[in-house]
Formats: sequence, structure tokens, C-alpha cells
Amino acid sequence: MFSICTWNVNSIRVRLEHLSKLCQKYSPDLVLLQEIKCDENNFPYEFMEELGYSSYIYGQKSYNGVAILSKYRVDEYKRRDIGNNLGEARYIEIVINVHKVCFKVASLYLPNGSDVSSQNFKSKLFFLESLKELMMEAYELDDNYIIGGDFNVAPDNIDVYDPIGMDGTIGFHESERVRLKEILASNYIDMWRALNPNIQKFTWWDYRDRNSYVKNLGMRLDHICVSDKISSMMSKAAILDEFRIMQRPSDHVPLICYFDLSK
DNA sequence: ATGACCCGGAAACCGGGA
Repeated sequence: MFSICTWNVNSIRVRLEHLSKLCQKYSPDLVLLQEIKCDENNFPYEFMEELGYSSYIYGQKSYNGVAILSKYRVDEYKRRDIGNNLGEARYIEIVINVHKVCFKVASLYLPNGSDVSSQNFKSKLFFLESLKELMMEAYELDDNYIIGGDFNVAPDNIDVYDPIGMDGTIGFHESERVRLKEILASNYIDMWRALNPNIQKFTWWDYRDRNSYVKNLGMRLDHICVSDKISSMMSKAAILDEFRIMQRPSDHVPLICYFDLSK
């Protein structure tokens, strides 16, 4: 079974113990990281090597930053800027061969958007539109394209704790949900939802309410989207919310997806 | 509730997060 885990770690350098636990317990073949909050020079490459991974980074000082850790040899990698967010380190992709099956896999950190009345929100919507173009191109070019990360959008009512009260707020505004739906409608699958229909589970809980996790006041913002060409390989998807109750946790938890390459 | 907490980096606060 081939496995991919995505996780917004909210600073890689303060989450190394958590990452170590994740890799020891689940041993994902790829780890897609977001919000590493460091540049390439300060990334803990040696630590990742000791865990058994090579690291591919699009870093930035203090903010944003994405990475992919791989157990497999990486044939190609590419950093990209999407929409208006130039230089913000929000997208990196790699190409690997897994038992003669070629995959292109991307780690994405979509802009938060600040407030729905702000310019940042307009940029977020443009980012989503540009991402759709990129994914439509990838669908034509690549048989096995998978993009995982922090999309900063909860798709449906079931994906937030208060769909009426949160309607129109950041992460759950109709404009962003429509654009995410358009992406999925262009031949992609929200893998966790596809394998867990009608289940409410979140990947993010606000730090600012100390009891948000206990009260389950969360949102499902982190997704792994797969080309429908490989839908038959989709085997299992799990949200690892045990990582939200550890000491000094990220506000996001890992999402891991398993693929059966024989199907 | 324009709140809470967490991070980095600079400066003992502030921007950004969602």
C-alpha cells in the first residue's frame, strides 16, 4: 500500500517531535508539509534523513513555506507561484515512480484570505481560479496527479461545526466553496470525503479557544485531491486527530491516504 | 466579542493565522 500524508505543521522547527511520532507510527511514503515557516537554509534536512526521507522545499522566512518528504527517489520537482501570491512559497510538486507507476504529487498551502471584505480574500479567490487552471492542465498531462494540503476552505455544511453561524465567514464563504467545488468538478475527488461519506470530522481547531478541540469546534480545511483516473486505487483515508492533544500541538492535524497500486 | 492562543522575528511588541 502506497501512502501520502498531508499536514500543516505551523512551523517545522517546533514540530519535529510530532513529526517523528507520525513517521514512526504511520510510516507514510510521502509527507506533504505546509506552513514550515523557514527558508531552505534553515530546514532540518538531516533530521528528515534520519527518519528515512529526502526533502524538497519551497521555503520562506517566517511565513508560509511548503515541503515534500519522500521515501522514494524523486525524479523531478518544481516550485510554483499561483495567482497573485508571488514568492509566498505555497506550492511544490514532485514526480516519483512507485513500482513502475508514475505519480506527480503536490503540497499546497492556499492563502487564508484574512477577512472576506479584504483584498487578501480577492487574492484567495483568484488563487483558487488559477489553481483550477493548473489542475485542469495537470489532468490532461499526467495520469496520476495528487494534490494535498491546507486548502483553507471547508467544502460543505458537514465540514464546519456551525454551518449557519459560520456561513460567509473566512474559510466558509460561498465564493470560495463554489470555486473549490469547481476544482473538484473538473475530474478530481476529495478523497477523505469520498471514502467517509456523511461523517463529520475536522482537521483544524482554533488555538484561541483552549477548549475548541474538546468541544469539537473545528473545520475540515485540509484535503487530498486525486485525479479520477486513479479513483480505483483509493483505499483508505484517516484524519489523525490524536496529534491535536499532544503537548504543544499544531492547530491542524495530519490527514493520511492509502492507495492500492494493484487496482 | 475588533476577545482568547501560537509562531517568528524583532524588540519586550506586532503581523499573520482561520
